Amino acid sequence: MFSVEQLQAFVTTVETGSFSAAARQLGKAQSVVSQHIINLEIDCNTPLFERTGRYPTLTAEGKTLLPQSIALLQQHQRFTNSALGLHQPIPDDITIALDEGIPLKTIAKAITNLETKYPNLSLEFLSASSLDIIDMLKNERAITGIIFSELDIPSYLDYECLGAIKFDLYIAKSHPLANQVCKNIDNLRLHRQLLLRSRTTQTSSFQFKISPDIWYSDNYFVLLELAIQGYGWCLLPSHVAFDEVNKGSLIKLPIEFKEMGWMANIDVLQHQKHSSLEVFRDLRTSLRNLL
Amino acid sequence: MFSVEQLQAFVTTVETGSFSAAARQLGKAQSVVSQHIINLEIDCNTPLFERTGRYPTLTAEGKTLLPQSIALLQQHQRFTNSALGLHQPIPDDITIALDEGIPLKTIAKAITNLETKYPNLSLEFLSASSLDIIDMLKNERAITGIIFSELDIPSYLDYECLGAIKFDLYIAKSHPLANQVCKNIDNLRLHRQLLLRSRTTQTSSFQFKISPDIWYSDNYFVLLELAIQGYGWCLLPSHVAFDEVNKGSLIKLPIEFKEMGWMANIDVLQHQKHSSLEVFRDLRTSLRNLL
DNA sequence: CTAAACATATCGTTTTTCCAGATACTATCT
DNA sequence: AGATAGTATCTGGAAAAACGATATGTTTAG
Repeated sequence: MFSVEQLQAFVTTVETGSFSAAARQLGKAQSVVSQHIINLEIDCNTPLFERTGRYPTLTAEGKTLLPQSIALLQQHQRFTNSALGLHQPIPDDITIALDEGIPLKTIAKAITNLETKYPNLSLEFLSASSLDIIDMLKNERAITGIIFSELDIPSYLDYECLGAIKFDLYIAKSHPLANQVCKNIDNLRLHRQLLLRSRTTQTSSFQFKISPDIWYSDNYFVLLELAIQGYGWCLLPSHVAFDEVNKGSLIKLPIEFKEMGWMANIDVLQHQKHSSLEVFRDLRTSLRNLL
Repeated sequence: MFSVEQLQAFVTTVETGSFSAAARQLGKAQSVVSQHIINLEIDCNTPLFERTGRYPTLTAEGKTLLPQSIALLQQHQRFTNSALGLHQPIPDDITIALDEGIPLKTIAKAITNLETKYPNLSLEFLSASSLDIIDMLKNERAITGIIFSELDIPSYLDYECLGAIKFDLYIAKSHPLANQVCKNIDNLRLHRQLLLRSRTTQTSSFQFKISPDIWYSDNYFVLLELAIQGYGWCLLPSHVAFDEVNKGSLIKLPIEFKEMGWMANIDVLQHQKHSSLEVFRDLRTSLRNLL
């Protein structure tokens, strides 16, 4: 029966590159890590590392078992976090961090459902980029985050999908593209694109670069303003553009290549410590019912 | 740091109802289980059981942590099975067990892709009910199973969804229902339904009882025959009814209440021991591409 | 080519943990 | 009240974990 410590030694060794480094990181003696790996190899009845060179390298079997080990350790961490959360006091003020592209109005509706059950609850809303939100959850500046699905979410955060919202192409009325129906994506390449990019220069997975000529901003409303002033075309959540379309300063570009029906998934994020608290389960349920 | 043994003691206690019974099942002394639970409670900083009565009962905290523990143990089992599978020889004959309602023709097509990569592979196909298939996977009579998604699959089996197939209503031409368009489900209630039920009397989750008058069979082709002879209406996979519809002995009943667009998901099942073998990964990929 | 720097495996010793059995105590049923 | 089944605690002995020291191997740089 292999133990959690063995798996930890295994995974840390892969991460750090050597038994010694793993031992340093885990705060144990080098011989301990060495023994753990050897025992794990005995249990699995197969070598996990190739020990020819100076640094151990994974064998094929090791590569197969690595993801399993990581999954097991993550589950372990999850258990620890749940146990930690058991005696957390029920919060009476909750901070929700929202990605800037997410419609606050819709979210706010979900809250009214909560009010009847938790009358003393006080709420705070923060707007930020997805990466900043993950940071806020880490250092507990916020307790719940709502973001567009990003690929790498830290393992101590639980997430669930709430649904999807639609993105459309918007453009100023005066823009040359506004008078034609866009038959294919190549039309778009001929004009400047306005694109979202967070402060850390990491573009979101669903923000495609289409045109070779791109201006960036880290904020949807800046993009909106640039589009209004005719600096280019832009992919925006419909609720962001709604008012300006009504005013007539912006128009939605009809597209014929519908295979890119730009939809973005929205996730709700929560530290595992807080995931099982009833307030948050209720909050997530209301959110899911809305979208 | 809590150990796998502690969690095993915890979960087994919940399953068996007492520390003593858990100890018997795990083949340990009673004091060992008792200590494991106590240590786990110390680690989690909360009591997991109420010890007033004769038998321990879960506290609220225990109820929260139970599913986490089960998940961790299942992941542990999964790891063990993967490790076991590492030195399994690459099989040169593969037995695939199919649910009777699943189109063999389609499945067979997937195999031709494999033949080029594994020319020496010999295949065997068995037809059985979903429950029997799970049994065959357990005692290794079959190595891969393809069934309609059932709710409870044993934890040592890996499963993935391949897709869905459509079910339609079929009926003999001479049957009174055949001359009318079915406006709502109540029409169906007035006539006998022919329904699939496995030998163990457990109906599948997607086999709805609609009519109060039902005849059962454990085999789609018996149902088909009964329907042909006019004994009632029947929900069948379209490929089962196809030939008889062409011959004119059976007709597809048009329905207007489309909200029950009877679709059944199809899963491929595999013992975790074999999941990571390349042949099976390839097999599953081909299957998924077909549906 | 050699020495320095860094890694790993193994050994002996100490410390800790684990396990089983004995025992005392408690709840439940008859 | 007694029989039965269950739990917590204590014990000694066995097992295992951790550590530090050491021998040995690999890589890099002079």
